[in-house]
Order: sequence, then structure tokens, then C-alpha cells
Amino acid sequence: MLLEYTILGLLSEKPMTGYDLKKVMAASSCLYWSGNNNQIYKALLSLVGQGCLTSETIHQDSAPSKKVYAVTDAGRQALSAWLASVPVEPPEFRNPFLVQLSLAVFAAPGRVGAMLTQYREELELRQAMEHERHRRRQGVMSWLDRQLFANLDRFYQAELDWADQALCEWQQRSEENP
Amino acid sequence: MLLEYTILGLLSEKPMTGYDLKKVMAASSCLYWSGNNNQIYKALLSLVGQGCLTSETIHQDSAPSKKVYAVTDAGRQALSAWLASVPVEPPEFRNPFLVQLSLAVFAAPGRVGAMLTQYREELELRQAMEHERHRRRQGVMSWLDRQLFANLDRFYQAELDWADQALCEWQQRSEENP
DNA sequence: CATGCCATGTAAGGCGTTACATGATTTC
DNA sequence: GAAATCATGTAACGCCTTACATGGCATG
Repeated sequence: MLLEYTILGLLSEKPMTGYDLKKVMAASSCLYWSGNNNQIYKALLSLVGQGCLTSETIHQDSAPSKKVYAVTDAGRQALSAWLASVPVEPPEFRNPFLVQLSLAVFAAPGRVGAMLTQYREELELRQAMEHERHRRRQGVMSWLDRQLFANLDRFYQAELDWADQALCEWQQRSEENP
Repeated sequence: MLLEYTILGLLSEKPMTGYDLKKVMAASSCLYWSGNNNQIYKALLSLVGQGCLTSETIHQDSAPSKKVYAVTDAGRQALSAWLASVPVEPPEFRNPFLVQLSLAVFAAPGRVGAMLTQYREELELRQAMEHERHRRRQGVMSWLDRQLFANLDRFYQAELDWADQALCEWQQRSEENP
């Protein structure tokens, strides 16, 4: 559902092919789908069937033919009707590391410190990658882009702060109960 | 995979039935599976097949028979081998609200303010629920429990702070470009 | 000569969810 | 008398992922 409306939204800005959509999704940090063919091409077909999109086939000489999709009035209406009706959804925060950590505390306490350190490093790496992406686009960031970046950055920062404190408390605990 | 090892971990603390596991998962905030029958009973069967669990059927007079599962030595070994070998996994943060917001900025800018406010309220509610759970268990919280709570709380707080700032910046922007 | 990009699509399967089915006992 | 708890399991389905298939063109 969300994916279909997302496609509708992306195509509202400018008509695109399925291949373009795939790249946009892969490049975005908030569009969390993998951007795989199966979903995108099926969704496009479905949206055309619902009258929300039109498709125009363009033949190219030095590349395979492509289908450019554009949003219809019905599509624009469907999108805004949906936006007006859906309740805001809560974020879902799935952290397999927390599960791993819980298991380790009982089954391999010796590894807890190393795991926390590794987690920290992983987070720092990802945060740095996001910062790099941000740096490169400086100047061409819209209000929305800035908010999306800020959201992700706060998330990473919160996790990093947590990891620091958890590691600190773990070391204290290890000294007390050796 | 993770689910199976999680079950192994939970049963390491004490033998339980599938029904018990379901309740433990539903009660946990870091065990993000819905705790549905289909997965749990299948996983238990699979783990028995792998020799990681034994099951003992217990007949009860005033309730249906139940199967109590316990971890074998092979199971304990499999768990610690896995813990020693898996790399720490990064958190996956899927926030459908960010997608909704992105769409709204273009397709329904008039709703953006209300959406941010609603998101804030939703977050506050969930944070309050977590605090309540925390308050009730005060005193019986292990180091791990405290860390898991702290992690979730930092997450909510980061989102709340973000929402505040986004709302503030949105209102400023609205005044500048009316 | 290999790799990668452009571009569309299909196939197979894993993971996860809700809902269904059963049936006795306890609680309001 | 209705609803929840205990307890195990099945069925159907949706979502999402990887991998496969095709084939020309460009780049190193």
C-alpha cells in the first residue's frame, strides 16, 4: 500500500521509468524498500490498472525501449485522499543487536564488551557515510531533505550515546563482580 | 535464524512451552516478532529435529496437555557457537511516517503541521507506556533490562526532539513563504 | 575481454502476519 | 451467559528478497 502511494508521489514530481524509480529508492535513506524489480514493476502495472498512471513506451536506438510513467488526475486525487485519511504510523525500530546482546549476557558474557564495541563502530561507520552523503549535497538540500537527514542523524547519535553508556556500565559491573 | 536462537536463549534460562514463549515475546519490547503461533511452533519442531531441544509432554487435568521444551547440550553449544560467529547487525529503522511526510510536503503541504503534531503525540504516548512498564518493574530490573529500556527511551527521545525541531522549522518556513 | 549500465520482466522462496479450529476451565 | 486463559496447531495470504533471463552499448 505505502509503496504504491510512494511511487505515486515520486512520479508526481516528474514522470519516470521503473528503472529510475529503482535508483531513487536505492539512493534514499527513508525509502526502506530494497527497490527490487518484482515489487516496482508489479506496483506500476497495478497503478496503471487502477487508472492512477499512464505509461508511454519510448523506443531508443542505443538502449532498450523504456516505459515512462506519469500520474493521472485520478492518481493525484487518490494520493491526496489517502494522505488525508491515513493515521500517522509509529516508527518501527527493530534492532537485532539488542536480541544478540540479550542472548550473549547469559550464554557468552565474555563477549558482551566486544559486541558493544563492535556495535559502536558499525554505527559510527554508518553515521559517517550519511554525513558524507550530506556533505556532498550541501546547497541542494530542500527543507525535507534536511529533516530526513536530521532524523537519521539523531537516531544514530542516540544509539551511539546509548552504546557508550552501556559499555561504561558493563565495565563497571565487571569490576564489581569479577 | 535469529528467532530460533532467541528461543534457544529463552529456554536456556528455564524450560517452557510454546505458549509461554509466545507470552514472553509479546511482553518484550526488544523481541520484535509478533509472537505468532505459526513461527514459534514451527521453530520448536525444527529445533527438536536438529537435536537442540527435547520436549516432554505433560498431561494436566484442568487444562490441555502441554509440551515443555528444554535445551540440550548440543543446543547450548549451537547457541554459543552462533554468538561467537555472527557479526553484530546494524539496527534497521523503518519509519513509514517519514515517507508519509515526504509525500505530504508535495501533495498536501497544508497537512504537514498537523502530521508532525500527531506524530509527536503518538511518540509521547508510546514513551509514556514504556515509562509505566518501567515504573512497575522498578527493583526487579536486571542490568540487561535497564539497558534495553534505556535504548528504547533514547530512541523515543531522539524522535521527539526531532519532531519538535521539524515542527518549529516548518512554522518558520510557512511564515516566510506564505 | 570483462565489467557495468540501461531496461524490462519472471521465478522461487523466505519471513511474518492474521485468522481459523478445538475445547475445557475459570472469572466477571 | 460472555469473555478470557490455557494450549496446540493449521491455512491462507501478503510482503519482500534474491536470483535468473535477455541483450545491446559503453568503459576500462
